[in-house]
Amino acid sequence: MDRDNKVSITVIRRLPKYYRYLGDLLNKGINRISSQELSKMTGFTASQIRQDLNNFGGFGQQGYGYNVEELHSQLGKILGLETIYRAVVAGAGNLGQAIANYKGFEDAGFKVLSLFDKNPKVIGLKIRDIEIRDVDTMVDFIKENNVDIGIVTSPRDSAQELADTFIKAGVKGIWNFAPIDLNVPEDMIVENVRLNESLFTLSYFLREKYNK
Amino acid sequence: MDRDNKVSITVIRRLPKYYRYLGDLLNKGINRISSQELSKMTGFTASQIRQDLNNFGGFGQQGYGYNVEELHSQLGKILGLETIYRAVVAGAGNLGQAIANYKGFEDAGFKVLSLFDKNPKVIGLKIRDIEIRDVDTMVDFIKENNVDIGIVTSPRDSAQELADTFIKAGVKGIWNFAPIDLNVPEDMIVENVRLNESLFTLSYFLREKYNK
DNA sequence: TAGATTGTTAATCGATTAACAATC
DNA sequence: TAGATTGTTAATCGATTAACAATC
Repeated sequence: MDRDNKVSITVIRRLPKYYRYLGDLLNKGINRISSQELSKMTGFTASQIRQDLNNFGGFGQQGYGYNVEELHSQLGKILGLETIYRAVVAGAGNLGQAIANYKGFEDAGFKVLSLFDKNPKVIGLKIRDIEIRDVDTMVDFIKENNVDIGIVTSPRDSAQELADTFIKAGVKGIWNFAPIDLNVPEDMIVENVRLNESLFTLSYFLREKYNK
Repeated sequence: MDRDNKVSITVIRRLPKYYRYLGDLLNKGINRISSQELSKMTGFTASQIRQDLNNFGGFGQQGYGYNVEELHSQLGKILGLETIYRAVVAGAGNLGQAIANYKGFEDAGFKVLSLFDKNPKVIGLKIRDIEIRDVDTMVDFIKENNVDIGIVTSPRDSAQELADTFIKAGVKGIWNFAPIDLNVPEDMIVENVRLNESLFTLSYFLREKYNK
């Protein structure tokens, strides 16, 4: 079990998939699942699933399997989905606006309080009911509103500067969409979304298959 | 070397990062780099970098290192960035529009020809100069325009149906943003962007650090 | 040539899979 | 109880790192 030993990142990144499939089962009214059945659904081996879950505790029952509702709820806790995190978006371009509207936020317990931009043309506009504010007011806003998360959707050139601002203002983590490795203090939590790398990977496999 | 043996996906996913840093060096006018220097920049070990590159050929020179321009260009070829791929976006919501406007496309050699939606309110509108068309016309459009790539930015519920349509129309690959495991023929190339899983992972580390 | 750095083999490490005793 | 399936240890596999001969 060893609840306190670091769980490997490869395990962590499988948890959301378990959580998603358990949610589906819950919606279907299924309340019991075995590692073998989960294996068929997720494509991971039953052995790996049992290993993964046992990093966090023994959620199953010999001879029975796992209770869907229980396991779903436990994974939700482990993933921190019960806590509400307060976020702001730096960069109110297309991506920033899409992110601000992103429905998946609620499921993960995130709440976008504001967008920030330096372009006077968009400052003052609202995305749904989220206001776009002047980036110069961002530090104060973050401090006054206890913002936990900064989201970087700016172009590459301004990403580091925005991250610095976030850090100065005291955020706990950064969700970064800019194609750059942000320079941050060691203990800062950064999660990157690498759209360009994903696209390059797609391109690699296309070339491999079709343009030998 | 073994240019024909399958290169592991973990290696492939590091290539874009090499490519990016080499591009930076190129812009700075630096024309020589050692695996050790690349290691400092990327955070991968020098040994790993040499191993990775040698999956595709011996690009370096003993005692010298790598020629930046040469290596950059070789990686570009390996990643298929020289080929122009024609893409369409299914789902003209915020994310679809953001994707259609995404500058990174050009770098990866992708061109978005059209967006498709079923909502009559958006059909006919243009994002920059890319028209939003009725999703019912998508198959014909793909066939007539030799579209290579379908991009799924729809909500989860319609994602599988759109993927099926893409496949029927004959695309070579799918870039999927919907939080679902698409059911596709074995040889179909699918690259997923899992925004929700990324967010869950961020949430996990926040909880781990702050809400023990 | 001497120094530097690759390409590549060998050693290590970590992650996945297999196996099975424990137990519901 | 008998059957099923977990939790967990052991075996295997693959990926990373170390080492060094080759060579520019």
